[in-house]
Amino acid sequence: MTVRQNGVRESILEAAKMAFSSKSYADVSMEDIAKLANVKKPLIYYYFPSKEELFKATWDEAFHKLEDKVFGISENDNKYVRKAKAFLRAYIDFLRNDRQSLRLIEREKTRFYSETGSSWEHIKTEYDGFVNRVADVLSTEIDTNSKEYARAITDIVGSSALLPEGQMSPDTIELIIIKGLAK
Amino acid sequence: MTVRQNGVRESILEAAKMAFSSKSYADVSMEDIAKLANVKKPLIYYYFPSKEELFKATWDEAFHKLEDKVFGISENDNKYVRKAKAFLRAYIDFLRNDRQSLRLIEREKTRFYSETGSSWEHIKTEYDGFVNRVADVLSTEIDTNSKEYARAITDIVGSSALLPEGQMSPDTIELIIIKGLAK
DNA sequence: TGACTTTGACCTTCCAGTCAAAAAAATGAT
DNA sequence: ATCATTTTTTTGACTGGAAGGTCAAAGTCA
Repeated sequence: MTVRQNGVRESILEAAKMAFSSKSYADVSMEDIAKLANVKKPLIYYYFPSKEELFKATWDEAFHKLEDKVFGISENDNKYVRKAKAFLRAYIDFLRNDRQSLRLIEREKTRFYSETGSSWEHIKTEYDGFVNRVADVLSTEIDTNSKEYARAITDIVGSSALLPEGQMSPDTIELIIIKGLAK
Repeated sequence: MTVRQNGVRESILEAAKMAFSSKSYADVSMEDIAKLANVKKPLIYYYFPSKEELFKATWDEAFHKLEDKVFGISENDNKYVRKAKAFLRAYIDFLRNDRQSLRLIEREKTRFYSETGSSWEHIKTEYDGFVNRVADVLSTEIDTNSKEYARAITDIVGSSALLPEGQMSPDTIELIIIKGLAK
């Protein structure tokens, strides 16, 4: 029965995302991922050349989804506070719907920053680019050093992803952040 | 030469703290720690029964320093905002002076929350206790669910510890947080 | 001499990654 | 359609290395 002509690759990515978002990179074994994906380990190597590359692919997917969501804010939202709020709402909305992705991003971003070797440059550049774009959005009317401010905001909101599910509601987070920006 | 009659145990703890604050638990090997402490690996096992116990000892030390600092706030500081501000200043002060400890705490707290087995209960209980005490401090005049609020605050401030040094100044963080509480 | 401290050599387990061979799909000739 | 052939997908069995942990012997100090 041709139930699915089935993206095996996709189900591996899905399993990897699940694994990497609940444990850290080193704590996840290829065996774990294989089990989650209902697949034998060597098959993973058929689709991805290494654990590192699988991780990057996983991270990339999660990250691009986040970017799309956050920068989907309409450009004619010009007032600073409104922009910031819209940005945060998008972020929080993402958190609400894809907590797994955000968790993965937040957990691992500090790791690859300490990673050396040009193979990680791409991912670092991408993350920096994200922060810079946030800075652009916020810099319209803000006086403070907007780059630092942008990082602060992404980190503040991002930190919520690390909380165990159910310990703090997205609403509470939203309340706190928005309050912080409303001045 | 008896240069130091030297707490070997202490220098191992010191090395462990350095290692665990720059890499995650699984990424740090006993060999790494041994090298940092200028000691051979088996000696570590003379002072600590296992990697896990060494980690816990390290974490405990970092954590207790943080607690001491944060709860050193004078009790007769009664007004909510002043209390909160004092609390945050203590936290930030700690961050400024012992970024390593805070980084370790922030990096690993999510890990041991997913750890099972009663051997981790102690450390979980301790961290929960910390959050509860923060809640107590804040609950004097605040209406919101103070437990959640406390966790939010510790997480918001804590997230700053994960930033690579020099990317965002403690002052910037302070500004943002205080602004968030000043309402 | 005897207690404490330190170490080299070794064991075991776990895990990323390989490989050759089996299983399934696709292709194509009759 | 049917079966042989080739290509793609999947797996069992294995390897090499890294890392946690052990232990008996060596060094140190009283």
